[in-house]
Amino acid sequence: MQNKGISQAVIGRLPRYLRYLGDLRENGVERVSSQELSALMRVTASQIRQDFNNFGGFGQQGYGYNVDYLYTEISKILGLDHEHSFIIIGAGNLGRALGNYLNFERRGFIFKGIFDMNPELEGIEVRGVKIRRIEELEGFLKENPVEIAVLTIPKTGAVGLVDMLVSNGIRGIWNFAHVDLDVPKGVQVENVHLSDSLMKLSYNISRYNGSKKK
Amino acid sequence: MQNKGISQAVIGRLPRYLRYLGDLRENGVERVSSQELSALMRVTASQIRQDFNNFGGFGQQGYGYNVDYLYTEISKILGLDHEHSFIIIGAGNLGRALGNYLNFERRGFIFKGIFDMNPELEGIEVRGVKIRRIEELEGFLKENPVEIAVLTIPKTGAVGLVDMLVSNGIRGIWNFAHVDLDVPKGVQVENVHLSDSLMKLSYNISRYNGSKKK
DNA sequence: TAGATTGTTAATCGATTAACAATC
DNA sequence: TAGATTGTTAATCGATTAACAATC
Repeated sequence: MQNKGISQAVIGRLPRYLRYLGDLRENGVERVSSQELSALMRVTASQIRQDFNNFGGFGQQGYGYNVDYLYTEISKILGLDHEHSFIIIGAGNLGRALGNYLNFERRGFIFKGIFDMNPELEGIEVRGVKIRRIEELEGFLKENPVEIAVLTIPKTGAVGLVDMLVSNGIRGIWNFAHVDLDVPKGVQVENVHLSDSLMKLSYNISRYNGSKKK
Repeated sequence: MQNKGISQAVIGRLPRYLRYLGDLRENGVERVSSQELSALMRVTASQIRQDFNNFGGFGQQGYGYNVDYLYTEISKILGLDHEHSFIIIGAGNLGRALGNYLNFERRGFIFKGIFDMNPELEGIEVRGVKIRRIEELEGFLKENPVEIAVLTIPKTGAVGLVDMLVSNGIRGIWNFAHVDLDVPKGVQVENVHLSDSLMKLSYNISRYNGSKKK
């Protein structure tokens, strides 16, 4: 599997393919053609074949794709064939909600710790993991290598933490703080800007209620 | 303000412009050129001018853009100049986290109700709003018109609710359920698929740790 | 006026779709 | 073998960037 220069547009579609393939697999479907998947997912069959071919041929002429095999291969591409440790920084509502979300564990994302500035939260358990004080974070990372940091703190705090996280081995930041983070090359940031998403929804509603134009 | 056929790529960038303009405004900056904004935001000045010009000229030759005016105009485009009511369906960790998030209110998104299947949650307050049973939802909507439904329930429940929501006046769905929703034309869906986002991060980390290719 | 910077057209780049030869 | 469907090249479409005339 070589993956030089695959565009993020393609990568962004892989989780959705995985979801549909997982459903098919659960329903006992063994093979699927790009045509069938196209009808199901409402994307062109051409795009499906192009997307898969970025990673080498997963199908077979005259047959289509083996669901189970394709599912496994896409999982591997997405790095879901091995575990990823993560910590959550910010034990507010959102941080605790993410800590409690069991499906991440099912995908191999292992919840290692949760930290907060507020000393009153110390010791409260989130899915079996005790909230620690933010002061302990750096020491914790030195003792326990962690791959991913989930930032669910206000933006002011987030920016100041990045350098420390990176120099203590964090490879990826799942950023819920409403700010653009500056990280060195080789460290990945995936942003989830909820308010941006809500604004897009607001735009689309307003546009439709107003001028009715598509 | 006419907005026929603006691409979602452009719309997706507007909230980020708004954020930077808000910061500039707070710092007392009165005018900004596309060149300055370009350096700040790390997008091309050309893109900035093209984006803004989709909605008519906001700037002035030789001067640039008035920060305050531009901020206001983009707010209007995004529909942030009027209020939007919303309810949350699913009072689990994520639903309650979103209910508690104060910044939405600041943007004009008004929290009207929160519903859950679990009768044990009934009456618990989330930011002053009592959790209601899902059975009350339809009646509630008939009494209280609501624009946006936030779906923070498992996917099985989500699909079955959509028709009822739409026929009771819901105009937009902010969908956190991990499923693609089918809605009639004129109803907007904005998906937040957290696990998809996490998989993208996983891909980018794995790619980098592995073959090192950019 | 001269300088600055937009608005806008033209050029480029990348992503999507169509077409079809290869092959199971 | 004949039929089906991929892998892949070519065509199209859309989005981004560059260039520059218009104008404040």
